[in-house]
Order: sequence, then C-alpha cells, then structure tokens
Amino acid sequence: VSQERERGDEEGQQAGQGQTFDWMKVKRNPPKTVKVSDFGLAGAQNNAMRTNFSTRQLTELEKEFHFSKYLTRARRVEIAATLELNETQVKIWFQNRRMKQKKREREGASSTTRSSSSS
Amino acid sequence: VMILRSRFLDARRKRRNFNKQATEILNEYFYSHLSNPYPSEEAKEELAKKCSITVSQVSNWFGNKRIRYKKNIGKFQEEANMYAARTAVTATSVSAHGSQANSPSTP
DNA sequence: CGCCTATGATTGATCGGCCT
DNA sequence: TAGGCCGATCAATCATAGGC
Repeated sequence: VSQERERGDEEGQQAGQGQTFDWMKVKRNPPKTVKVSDFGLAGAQNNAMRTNFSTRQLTELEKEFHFSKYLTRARRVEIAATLELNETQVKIWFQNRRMKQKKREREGASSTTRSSSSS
Repeated sequence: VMILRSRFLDARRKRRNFNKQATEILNEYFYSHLSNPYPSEEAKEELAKKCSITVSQVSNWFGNKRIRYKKNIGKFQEEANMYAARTAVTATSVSAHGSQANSPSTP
C-alpha cells in the first residue's frame, strides 16, 4: 500500500545511477501554527515552526488525556485557552497521544509470548 | 532556553545500535526497493523478525533512512551501489503506467 | 580525553483516506 | 461541504554510540 503522491509537475528524471524517485522529492508544507505576528495583523501569518510545548503544557495535557482520551469541542477550547495553544494544536496533541498509547500497548502487550528461544 | 530538558524520561533513549547483520538486512531491503522504500506492514514484521528488533524500530529505521538519504543522496551513493550490486530485485509493486525504464547502471 | 559524525528515538505537525 | 480521527510519514531535534 503505497501512498505519497507527488503533486509536482516535472516529469520523471533519470539521472543514470542515483535515480531520483518521487519519494525523494516529497516536501512537506511548513507548519501553519498561526503565530500572530508581533504587529498585528493583517494576515500575516508567518511561518510557524514546530512548537515546543512547555513542561507545564505537557503536564496539563497529560492530565486531561488521563481524564479522557477524546476531546469535546468545549474542552478543547478550554484547554487551548488555559495553555495558550491553538485548538488545532490541542487536537493534534491528543491525536498523537492516542497513537502513542496505542503503539505502546502494542509493544508491551505481547510480552507474554516469550517463548521459544531459538538460540 | 535552558530547556528544562528534564527529560529524565528520555533515559529510555539509552539506545543501542543494531547488529551489523540487522543493518545489513535493512539496507538490503532499502536499496533493493529504492524506487519505493516503504515496506508494508507485513514486510516490516518480516524484517523485524529477521533483524530481531521491533516493528517500530523497523519503521524508525526506514523513516530515518529515507529522510537522511534524500537529504544527501551523494553521501549514500557508495552504499547504494554496493547494495544495488548485491541485490537486483526491482520490486515494483505499484506500477500502473509504463515507463519503468531501468537504466543499466553499469557503464 | 574531547571532538565530531553516525544513528536510534521522540514528537509536533502534514498528507491522504474514510466517516459522519 | 466541513471537521475529526486514523495510520503513516515527515522533519527537526535530542542524546548517545562510535571513531579518531
């Protein structure tokens, strides 16, 4: 199941040996963390880099997550306001957190299957 | 930022490099599928088993490999040629259109 | 021993697909 | 049509391992 579609244009280029395949050309759009610029305004959504959550924010988010794995609109707004984050960031954090937990469960669960040591 | 990287939590990052043989297997798969180095879940499980590592580690390895490879293709050219020679399995899973003209790459 | 590069893991955020 | 979630991936960074 392959994904990654190249919206690009260009045609395929074959540089002899080190061929350049589509996956090598994939570029992600820069984050949009709506960072209200200092000035105000005007549609200046600048860039946005990977936000680094503070320990306080992470602690709160973890607490909320423990309370409920899913957010309601109301709670999302509330948390975003309290932690000074965008609703989107809170939403994404929960999403990633759920995936993280799932991953952890998947790895720690089958620990019973030790079994056979083939050595 | 002092960055309270009190990430003591990161103690888990006591990583350990993989065996040479595991790396060998991963690289072999990577370069033999250079046109689309995205192993399926099943393939990841198989690789994980062969390498004696977890599926997540296989995913991490491919993720890092892909990013680092495209970041500096030249740096891997040598390695690429080496593995390309060992395995010439042009695995093309999803090829709808034709145009898969392989280049001899053997001047 | 310090310095620098290679490498495994983490994570905020994106992409495409699916669902409601 | 718009918004949320999932699963996979990206991309930047962290922290350590390894070579000199």
